[in-house]
Amino acid sequence: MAYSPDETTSLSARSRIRTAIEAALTKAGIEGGTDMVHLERPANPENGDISCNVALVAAKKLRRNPRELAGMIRDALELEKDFVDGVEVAGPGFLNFTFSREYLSSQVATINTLGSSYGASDIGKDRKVQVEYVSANPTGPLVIVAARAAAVGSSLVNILRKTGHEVEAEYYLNDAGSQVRKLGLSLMARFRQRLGEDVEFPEDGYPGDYLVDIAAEIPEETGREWLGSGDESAREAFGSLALEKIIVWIREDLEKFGVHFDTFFNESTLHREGGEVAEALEFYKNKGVVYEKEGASWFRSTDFGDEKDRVLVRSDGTPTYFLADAAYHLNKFRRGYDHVIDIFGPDHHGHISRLKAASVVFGANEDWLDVMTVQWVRLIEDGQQVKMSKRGGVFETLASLVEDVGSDASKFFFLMRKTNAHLDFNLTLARKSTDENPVYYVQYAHARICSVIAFAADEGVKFPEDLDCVDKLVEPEEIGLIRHLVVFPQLIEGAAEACEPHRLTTYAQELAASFHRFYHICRIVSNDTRLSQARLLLAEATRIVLAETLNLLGISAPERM
RNA sequence: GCGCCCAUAGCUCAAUUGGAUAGAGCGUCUGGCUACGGACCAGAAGGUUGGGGGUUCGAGUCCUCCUGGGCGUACCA
Repeated sequence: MAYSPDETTSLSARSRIRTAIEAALTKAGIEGGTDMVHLERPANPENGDISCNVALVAAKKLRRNPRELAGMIRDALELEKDFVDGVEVAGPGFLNFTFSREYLSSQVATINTLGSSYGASDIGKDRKVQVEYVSANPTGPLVIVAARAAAVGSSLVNILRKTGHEVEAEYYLNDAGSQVRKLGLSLMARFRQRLGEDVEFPEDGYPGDYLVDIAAEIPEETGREWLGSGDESAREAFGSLALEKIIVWIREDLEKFGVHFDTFFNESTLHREGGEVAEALEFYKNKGVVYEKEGASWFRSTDFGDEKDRVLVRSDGTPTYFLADAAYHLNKFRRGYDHVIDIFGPDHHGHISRLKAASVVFGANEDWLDVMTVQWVRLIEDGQQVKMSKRGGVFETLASLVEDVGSDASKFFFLMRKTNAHLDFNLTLARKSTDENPVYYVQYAHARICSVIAFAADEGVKFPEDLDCVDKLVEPEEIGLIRHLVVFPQLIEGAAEACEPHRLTTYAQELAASFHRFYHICRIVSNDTRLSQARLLLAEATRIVLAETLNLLGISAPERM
């Protein structure tokens, strides 16, 4: 075998091809710079494993014939023979590289050697990144959009870690401000109703039943004591109790969903004496981006592309949500992240430009802060939209969804679509544990492999010490499957760079399909020991990649179903 | 009104950041198990990528206008 497993990931294959093309450009005297070189995987396998359009790009720049340039580059290329089978000039001037069968089969050995670290890279080396997501207001249980954000955010965190980033997952808890006030008033009303008093529920309060439940748990004596302590003090007491209870729910629900945060950041800490709220305001004033109008302090965010200026401090002296948020990002900035990714709900996309403006003022680069928006989810049951109304207190929660369809199916469905597009969540389909459900299709492939490996062991076929038997893998279904496996590292990099975890669900389905095809045509355990061992290694390599893909999505890879 | 997002097969979604013949699943139709999990596999039908212009070797992807939906447009969060 020409390649030892350690140095033959498909990434290094790509980088070697890249290097060779760059050298060939120089050798052939083609100018235009090496940043013209982009490698991609052709959609059609007939066009090889890796394709490069550099001749087309150069042709435009140099006003020359692309196919002619492609020919020149090909002639100047120096690549090891056993690595790629050949280089073809195709179509309008693509250079198509096809991996040799030896190279492909050697990758099966590589994957077996690397195990779950296959696909890992260091493109995020020395990059400290924060991902802030969910961050739903603690005024009630987490709802469906928050569940989607949780699925997306946690998967993104996994992917970034896989690519070598140092990542911190954070939840911003808005435990201060007017909503907590409303929450306190709402709970207070519920408690008084429980005592039989005929009180009107606050018009802008939180009407959900959960506050009735919390009110029911308050010892009557305690509650009466609070009510007797004066309006303001009572509101605070009820408010902080509600907050405390709800935050516990939120944390429990997220845990049950299998979503973990490194940090829960309390907004209230920003408002403390000497906190970032006061500091940020001072900072902005010194920068000259604040002005006074009608008794309030305004941030000149229009200078930074926002559509209008924003209030920082109201005329009654209280800071706005925006000032707190700006202060929060000042805090993040000081923590030294190279990159901060905020995942916002659909109702917050208006904040993006002003928050970016706020960040730039305290010295962040334009691209320091990235804001992704997670769009709405519609729940569809039997073809009908499930009606939800937070205001009316009727809504599907993350907890009830997990209870209903399970966290694996929920996450998979949330991660099937691009995050900034609306999503129709088919509850009826997600509930099914049949072949119609894509989650089961993928998990089934994993379970099937585990079962075959166990069967093989019973039949006396074990994993070989010497991995050279992989050169027995020559059937089209075998090669097709390997081609899918080899793409994995590049897929992960792409998903990390584009912040698009949904690419993995598509991949998982394709890989599972490719395995099932192979399994159907190629008998794994047979009389031919070496062939059996080779196919066992291929099955195991597939299992490794499937398990890792599911793992990055936050979904379990069951050995039995 | 203005700003941002979305529109792709009957339905739900992809499409490698501008690439080659736009792909999967579900649904519909046809076929396939005496051996490793049939929760599977093979095949068929299904498209003017919402519409019109433009940019170039090349557009679902970029620019522009239009249509239809969502969100935002607070001294709420």
